[in-house]
Amino acid sequence: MFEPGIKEKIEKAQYKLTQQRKAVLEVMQDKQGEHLSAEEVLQEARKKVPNLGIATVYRTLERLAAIEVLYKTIFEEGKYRFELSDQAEHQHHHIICMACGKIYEVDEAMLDSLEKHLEKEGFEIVNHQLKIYAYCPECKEK
Amino acid sequence: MFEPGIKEKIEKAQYKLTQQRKAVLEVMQDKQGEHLSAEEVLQEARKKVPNLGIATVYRTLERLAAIEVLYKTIFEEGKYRFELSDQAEHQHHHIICMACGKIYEVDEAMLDSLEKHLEKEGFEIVNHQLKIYAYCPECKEK
DNA sequence: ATAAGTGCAAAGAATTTGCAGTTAC
DNA sequence: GTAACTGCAAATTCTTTGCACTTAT
Repeated sequence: MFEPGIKEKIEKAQYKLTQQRKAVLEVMQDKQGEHLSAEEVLQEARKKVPNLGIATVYRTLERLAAIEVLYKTIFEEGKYRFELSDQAEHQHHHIICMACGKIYEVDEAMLDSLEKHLEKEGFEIVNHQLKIYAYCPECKEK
Repeated sequence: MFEPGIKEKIEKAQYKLTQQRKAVLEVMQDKQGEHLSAEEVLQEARKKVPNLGIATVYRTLERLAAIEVLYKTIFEEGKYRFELSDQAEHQHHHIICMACGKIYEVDEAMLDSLEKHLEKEGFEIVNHQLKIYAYCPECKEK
């Protein structure tokens, strides 16, 4: 029913597997590879649980991201988006088409000669932005 | 008064150089290298124009970003931040400390052996995220 | 002179929270 | 049985907009 690892993470975290959470998880699995906003998840999940509330969706997504079942991120449009995180160590490199908004995943190994590679594949790179989450030298000491 | 290029960009765009815009620009120059939210700009700029309104700050930041005097971005905290963009071709690589939230700039040339370099400098990298803005092959054709 | 810009307050959009009722374990 | 979860509506936070007044050119 759920992909390997998911049920274990939920049990370990002692989350109750409610109808609502099942619906959200199923949506995230069905839409694997897509980056969904809370509103988009709500629309899909309501097909299974019609009177599902948006607050529940937000709470569920937040909780699932906390145990790394989902990955939460934000793009320049200004709202949070979620995707199923298939591997714990999944690094997130996104290519956002400036025309259609489609989001492509970039493989970690490609990072080095990335732009050349992508241009060979037909992308026209306009800009890129790297965000590194780390502890800075001062904070690391403490 | 203003850094080279700024006044030219404003004249070219035919923006009026009002007291409010001057104040915002001065703040951005004084805080060069920092990433300021609209609210933070307001607080600083009110030292010069006490009854400055937040709407004017938003409008000013938006307009200055449109002509690339400022660079607008968003971090995981979920609100927009602005910085003075010193070069047109400035690529933005940010290191965000997970403890103190301080934002460091990463030099473009460092991208390749980036992590090793940073770890040598004392950062502890937790995760990183690359966002590439581009036209995808399908959209490029049109 | 006049088109553009401003401040205020109201409206919008995304997200969070309080609370009484419901459900998984 | 009970602690956790839910839906609803109200509250928050960030940002945008309408409008009458003001200002830079």
